Amino acid sequence: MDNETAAKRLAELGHSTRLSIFRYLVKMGKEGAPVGQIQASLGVPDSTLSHHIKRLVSVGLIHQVRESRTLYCVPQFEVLNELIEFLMAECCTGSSCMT
Amino acid sequence: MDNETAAKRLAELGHSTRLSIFRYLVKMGKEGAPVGQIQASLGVPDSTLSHHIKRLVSVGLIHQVRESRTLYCVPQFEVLNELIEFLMAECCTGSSCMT
DNA sequence: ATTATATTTCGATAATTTTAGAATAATGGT
DNA sequence: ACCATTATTCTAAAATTATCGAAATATAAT
Repeated sequence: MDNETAAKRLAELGHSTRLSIFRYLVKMGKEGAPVGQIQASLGVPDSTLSHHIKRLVSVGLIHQVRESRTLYCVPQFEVLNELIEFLMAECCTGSSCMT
Repeated sequence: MDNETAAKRLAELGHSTRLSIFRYLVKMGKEGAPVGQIQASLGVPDSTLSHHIKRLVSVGLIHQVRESRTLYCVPQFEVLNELIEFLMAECCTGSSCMT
């Protein structure tokens, strides 16, 4: 993951509503949750919620899978893990920390 | 860490210049680096750099320690770790992932 | 076909963020 | 005191983001 991509992903997580959405999905696990369930859970207006979900999708932090009328939002754990690793990358390699 | 605080911190990391600054400091380890060294390394104009550093300081991701004329920026690893833990908190507790 | 459910798009306003030049401040060496 | 170094503040314009009601779209059940 490059700096630009990581920054975009972090920026999307850096909004309290979007962070709540993402954390809710993390909590729900690998199957994620339908938009409607997130709506009921967080109480965000439909259009606002849709906007934020779209942004999370746009940077790959979640995927969406349709199952008839229900649209599931699925957290991408692998992307999250890569992001976390990126934050710690090369930690202390430029210093004498480790000695 | 609460949702609001975490979102603010992630938002500060969610900017490519600030992310570069922070990662540079992570690389430099627990002693951090002087503002001037960051400037020389990243090539960001003084005023812009100062602005971004101020924001990182404002959310606790880095601290500053003066040593005569030189102002060291020190990454707060503990805050970073708490932030990362927060992102994974309660992972899958609302699902049957683990069974 | 009609109705119900689920979600998105549009649109307009308000608020915040980003950028960097110029001016200012703080520190220490000579 | 003076000068060089280090870093911050001021300022203002440009760009981006947030919000949500209302209208529109898509899908499936009756």
